[in-house]
Amino acid sequence: MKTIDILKKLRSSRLRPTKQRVEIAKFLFEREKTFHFTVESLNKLLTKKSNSKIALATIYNTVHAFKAAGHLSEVEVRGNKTYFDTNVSNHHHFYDSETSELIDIDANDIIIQKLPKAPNGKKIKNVEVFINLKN
Amino acid sequence: MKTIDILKKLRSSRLRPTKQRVEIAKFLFEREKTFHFTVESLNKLLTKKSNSKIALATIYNTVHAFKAAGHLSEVEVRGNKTYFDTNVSNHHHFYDSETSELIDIDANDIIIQKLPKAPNGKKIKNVEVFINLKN
DNA sequence: TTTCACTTTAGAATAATTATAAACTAGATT
DNA sequence: AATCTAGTTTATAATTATTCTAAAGTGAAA
Repeated sequence: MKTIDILKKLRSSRLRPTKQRVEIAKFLFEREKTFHFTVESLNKLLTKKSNSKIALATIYNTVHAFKAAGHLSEVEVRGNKTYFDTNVSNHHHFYDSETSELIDIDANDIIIQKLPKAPNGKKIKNVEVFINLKN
Repeated sequence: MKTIDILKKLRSSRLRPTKQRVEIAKFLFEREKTFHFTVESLNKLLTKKSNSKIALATIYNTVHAFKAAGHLSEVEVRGNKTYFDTNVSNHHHFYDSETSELIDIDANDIIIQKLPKAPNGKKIKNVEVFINLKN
């Protein structure tokens, strides 16, 4: 994703393209593959990459703002880790607890034949399939 | 589940049936339906029920010991809540974020027709389906 | 360029969980 | 039954993840 598109992405979601947001957005979205990270890991990677330190609170704010705008999705796994995913399309996940690694699964690679009805008065918002791995 | 069975359950998993463990186990397992709870909610319920206060750390220890012994399973949902489930059979969940309520889905009520292959060198440990609800 | 609502920031506050170390106890040993 | 000991509980401290606060900074509209 190009810098100009990053700026568009921010503006289109009413997020002022501040220095910090642009830096974080470039880091997250200027890549081919989808990227999974925690706030902690993102903070470390950003610190390593550039010499300008972004406050941890800003990283929290920004990641949540991106999530609210639909630019990131959130995935939770065993052990209280919260990952964010630059892939916001409908998809599923492998989780390798040995390496704490999340791997995307395309929505088309899982077909569910039978699904229960939602409880009375409720509707199904979405279905997440989580495949835990072992060696 | 009867008290004598609770004692058996504890002994069979090499957990000494201390006063606290028996009290917690009776509270959790002497019921018909499966029960979902967080450590916090369990603590409140136990405090309300009996007048003998069990230390919060003991509740953490005990719940994790029960989980390690296979008497409880753990379910994580959006928003960093960790629920425990007295139903340890293979099953799935509805999650109602309006009410923060978890509802069990029998394993037979979901049939998955197509599943991706596990990444190289890995095997599938288990598949969890999580159905998020809306109104 | 001035203005102001939105942002960032450092640090404090909060919440959930785990660690610590002393006191306690179930159950084996005597 | 009294003694012993590894396992357990407890209060409290420590840790970790996240959010709050309020002051300083800044994009962009006028």
